[in-house]
Amino acid sequence: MALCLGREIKRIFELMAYEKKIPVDLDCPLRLTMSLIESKWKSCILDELRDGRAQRPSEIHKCLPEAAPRVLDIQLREMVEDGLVVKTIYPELPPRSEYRITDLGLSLIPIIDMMLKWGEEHFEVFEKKYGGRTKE
Amino acid sequence: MALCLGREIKRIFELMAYEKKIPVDLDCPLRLTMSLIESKWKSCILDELRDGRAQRPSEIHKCLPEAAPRVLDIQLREMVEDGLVVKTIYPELPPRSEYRITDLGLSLIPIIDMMLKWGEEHFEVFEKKYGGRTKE
DNA sequence: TCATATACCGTAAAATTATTCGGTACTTGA
DNA sequence: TCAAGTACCGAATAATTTTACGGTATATGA
Repeated sequence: MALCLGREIKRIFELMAYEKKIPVDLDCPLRLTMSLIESKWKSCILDELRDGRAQRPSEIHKCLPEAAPRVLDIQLREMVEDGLVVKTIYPELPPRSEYRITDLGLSLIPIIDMMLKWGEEHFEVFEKKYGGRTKE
Repeated sequence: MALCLGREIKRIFELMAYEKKIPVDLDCPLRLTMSLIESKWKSCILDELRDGRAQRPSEIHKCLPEAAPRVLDIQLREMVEDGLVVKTIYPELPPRSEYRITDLGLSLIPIIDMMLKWGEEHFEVFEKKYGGRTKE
């Protein structure tokens, strides 16, 4: 019982620390922007939502099948906190919710576009360079 | 003795896997570009070397004092492998080496610039939003 | 009735990334 | 002689991120 209580207290402190932690990097403007999108799937999520259409979690997952649903869930929650997307929850059963890109999120799309274009232009070079290697 | 050998063999296999592993993400153009610069300090290193001047590791570290020299060392080596920078080693004592941005690295600068600009434009919003929180 | 789908969450493990520390070898300046 | 600087590397640890798995609750269609 005492041990469980200790674990609970530890957990509460972790939660408090988590709540208080700065989720972005305010050290410099470049790091700020990077820290908002550098997680593996965030740039892809922004690209998915770019047309302004609200999408359900399962739709987003269908477009990014390589990402585990739990990861998308977590990264979408962070993006909501950062103000890049908004979430609408419909009190229905079975449950339904939707994510829509915000103006702040849209303002990142030109950057996403440039990265997309750069990647397309240099894809063959890197495929030739690293294509022979195993993925993992 | 047998245990040590086992560990050595494991290490060799790890090294072989490491050598063969694709260091970038070829799943999609966006992920490719991101994977080249998403490590914490790579975008800052590119920004540091943008003027085309060759810089010594210690100079780069002076400009990015928050990054541990070992980390810069590793990330610079990866950037050399990816072709974003080149390294020149002078066979002198005490040792001297220099890193210079390549044309491929320079082609990423417009993206870095947009992120820099975006970060400057939205800095106050995020500082107001998260400024009250502790950093760690 | 049973599988499927929906969104979500907790836990734990795996994988990756970042950091610290100590050591090499040599020079220069105090 | 001793500290400091120079570049670099190995090893271990810390921190973070990503993933897998199982469970909640309810509806639908076979």
